[in-house]
Amino acid sequence: MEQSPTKDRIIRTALRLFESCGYSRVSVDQIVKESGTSKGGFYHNFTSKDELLYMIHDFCVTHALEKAEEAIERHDNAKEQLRGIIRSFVLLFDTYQSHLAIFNEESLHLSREYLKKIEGKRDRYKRLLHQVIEEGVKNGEFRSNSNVTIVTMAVLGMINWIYKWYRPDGDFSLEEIADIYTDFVMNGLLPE
Amino acid sequence: MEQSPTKDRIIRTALRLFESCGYSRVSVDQIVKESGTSKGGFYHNFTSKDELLYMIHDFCVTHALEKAEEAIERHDNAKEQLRGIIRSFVLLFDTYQSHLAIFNEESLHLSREYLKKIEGKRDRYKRLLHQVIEEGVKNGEFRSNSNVTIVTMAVLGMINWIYKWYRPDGDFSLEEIADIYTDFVMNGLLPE
DNA sequence: CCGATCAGACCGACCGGTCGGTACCGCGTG
DNA sequence: CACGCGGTACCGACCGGTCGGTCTGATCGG
Repeated sequence: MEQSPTKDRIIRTALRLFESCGYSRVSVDQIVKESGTSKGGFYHNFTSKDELLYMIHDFCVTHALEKAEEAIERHDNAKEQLRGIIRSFVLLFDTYQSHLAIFNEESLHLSREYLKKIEGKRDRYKRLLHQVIEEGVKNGEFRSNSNVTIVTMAVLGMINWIYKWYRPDGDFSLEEIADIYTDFVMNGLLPE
Repeated sequence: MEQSPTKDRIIRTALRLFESCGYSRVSVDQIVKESGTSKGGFYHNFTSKDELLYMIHDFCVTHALEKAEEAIERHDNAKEQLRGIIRSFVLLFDTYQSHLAIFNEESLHLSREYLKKIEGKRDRYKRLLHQVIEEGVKNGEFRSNSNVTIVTMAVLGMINWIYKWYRPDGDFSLEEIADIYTDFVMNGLLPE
């Protein structure tokens, strides 16, 4: 991520503004003013406001993908792989909560070409999770009557949703949330 | 919902447009043109574009709340109450998928006063679900080491997320999804 | 004829993006 | 060292167009 300091400042400012007001409510003028640069400075570093949005999207989905692939490689059974994916995804909110909030709320504003790239990576992530769960069901690690497709979406949903309610200064750390989520996904609510 | 036909047409058109382009990318002119009315007609029925957005939000959260309260009243044990809440929430996507998509993506664009009303109802919904799970843990229907707060958010997340991927003409009906979700929430992935 | 409903021209604010210009830095040359 | 030169980073006035909202009337049922 070794970028010019101005570019970095613009991105950080934009993250904050987009997260609290929404992409389309924040003008380039506002980003420029609050990041201490100028229109010229902005368009020197980005070809358009859209490209800035794309870069924010790309940061976090790329990172998430890498972490998930790592988790799969590091373990050789579905249970541990799934635990690793959940854990790495949840921990992503430590550094990327703003990114993820924007990722989940502003994807409609990406232009077609940008959207295609992002969706490609998101689908790869989805497929990864699907494969792990599927493998677990096949080899008996997971219950055989689990519906892989829907459970995959359920897990994705419960984690993606975290950006809506997690606060770094709240009652639960991301480590704790990851543990509780894993336990919930594995065991459900009913007692033995 | 007994409204003037014009108002109804405007809302239906707006739902479609907001869902596919995002609130702030759709102009009043566009809504007006596609719903076959005029600026005058629009501003006769709504005080502002914001109010239209608020009404869309209010429709679905009010409905969801009613259904959840019904489910709780109809059953006397936490397990059935939870099943009822999940089921009624999932089935909401049948008539309110557009509403829910907008509800989840465009809440940042609500003005402060509208936002407060909506958040009040959303919090009530959250508290309802929390109470049911809490009760189940207390009376032994659910595992005692379930973390109620986080599990509540997990369940909310996995259901709210449905608007991102559910398609009425897809492989799964909402009834099936509700059943799979309930089973997943109750039993998790691991076999006995 | 009165109020409800709607038509559409119009307004002023705002917004993304452009463009001509400036400041500065490293480098080769005399 | 002085000087000029090319290139990079940045500045900010400005432009064309869009948007939410207003206003003056027209239409019509009762």
